[in-house]
Amino acid sequence: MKEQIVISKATIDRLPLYFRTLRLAGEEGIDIISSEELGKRLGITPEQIRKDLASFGQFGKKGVGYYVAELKRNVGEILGLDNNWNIAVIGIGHLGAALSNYQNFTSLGFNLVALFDKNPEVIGKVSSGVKVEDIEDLERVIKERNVHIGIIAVPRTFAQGVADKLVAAGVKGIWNFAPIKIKVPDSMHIVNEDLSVGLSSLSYHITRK
Amino acid sequence: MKEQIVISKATIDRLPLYFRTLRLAGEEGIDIISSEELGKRLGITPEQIRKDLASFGQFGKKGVGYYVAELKRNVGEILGLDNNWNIAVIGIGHLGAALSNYQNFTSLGFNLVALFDKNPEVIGKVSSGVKVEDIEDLERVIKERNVHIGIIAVPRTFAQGVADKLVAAGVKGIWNFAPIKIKVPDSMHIVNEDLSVGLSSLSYHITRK
DNA sequence: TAGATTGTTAATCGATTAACAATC
DNA sequence: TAGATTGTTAATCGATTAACAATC
Repeated sequence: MKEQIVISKATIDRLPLYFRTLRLAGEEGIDIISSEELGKRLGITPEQIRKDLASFGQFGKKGVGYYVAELKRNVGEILGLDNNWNIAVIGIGHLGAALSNYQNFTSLGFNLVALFDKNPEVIGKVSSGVKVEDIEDLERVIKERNVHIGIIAVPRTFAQGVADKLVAAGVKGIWNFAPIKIKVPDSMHIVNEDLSVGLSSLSYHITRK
Repeated sequence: MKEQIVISKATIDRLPLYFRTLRLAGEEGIDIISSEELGKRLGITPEQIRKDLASFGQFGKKGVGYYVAELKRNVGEILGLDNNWNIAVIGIGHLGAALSNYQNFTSLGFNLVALFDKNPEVIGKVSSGVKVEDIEDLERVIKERNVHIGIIAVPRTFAQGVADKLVAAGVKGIWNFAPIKIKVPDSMHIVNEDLSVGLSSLSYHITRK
């Protein structure tokens, strides 16, 4: 019986932080880094970092540390960033426009290939070098441009409808910014980014000071 | 010896979801809701919801359920949303502009009272009814307008400097969108909103399909 | 009363921390 | 070799799930 290794969500959510810190360290000219130093930069214990990394393989050298360039490449591959996923943003309001301009996505290897809106005044405009398409053409354009990830930035009431279209068009994953629980088939991956959670939890903590 | 009850971070992060769902249920005209129904709407088990709520008090009626309006008010108070915190956004680029326009914050009871940027072309412009101030005046304006929460939306390299100024000006909490670990005194509350984590973890999952 | 549903305790599950052998 | 640091196992801690008495 083959052992099924399940990686915890917490571990996966830390990998992007490791990736970014490794990139910064590389830019600083650092060749080798210890879990101690990585931990110091991230506010994470060295034990935690070693455990996280060890669940994917042996990337370090005992008594030495981790080779920055090599570990960065490995973590990038684990995250699948080398797949250069094609992404599309649906809903080019303030948030959608901000997301389509977000430099960090490009620097992580994601390609913005399509934008959609239903407002005629927005359709046809260019943002981040990509022309805004009519949301009516979503399915066709998504297929033509081989979009892997759809980013939902429409108002709450339209989010489920957009998600359904994205699923029908065959995207592999959805990143949802609308404050609503979206229903998708079990096979579809969806990440909910609920901005009001962070602000509310901050409110909770400062209330108790 | 007084028992010190610590509420888990996971519980606190679910409270805003309860709050929103209760508000929506109220708008639908629902007066009483069970943990079963709440759970169905949120994709959370009823047991989890009852446990979360019970850690703050007895809000329900056995055999009946929860009164929507009452529970919503209670959860809002727990989160401190009734404090009507004053918020300010620093860095009015695409993301900062989107955040200052985000309707959900207003509807949660937060007041946008100040915007800051260092670009002379942006200073003086009005966004969401608030004039953009010179970041040089940050400390003075923050104090004058009694800003409780500072939202950092500047590029990574400037984020620590802005955070230091916010701390000096006496804000109670910081909501940070810059992709960097910011150092603040232990007494300061900070929530890091790292947008690339969500997208990267989506990449991880679709890579393994 | 009978049925429904909460609040709470106990059991389980999962994640983090501690410790240390392996080894560069 | 001696010192440093990883990878891994064991111990602890914390969060979720299950079960059920209390009670509306």
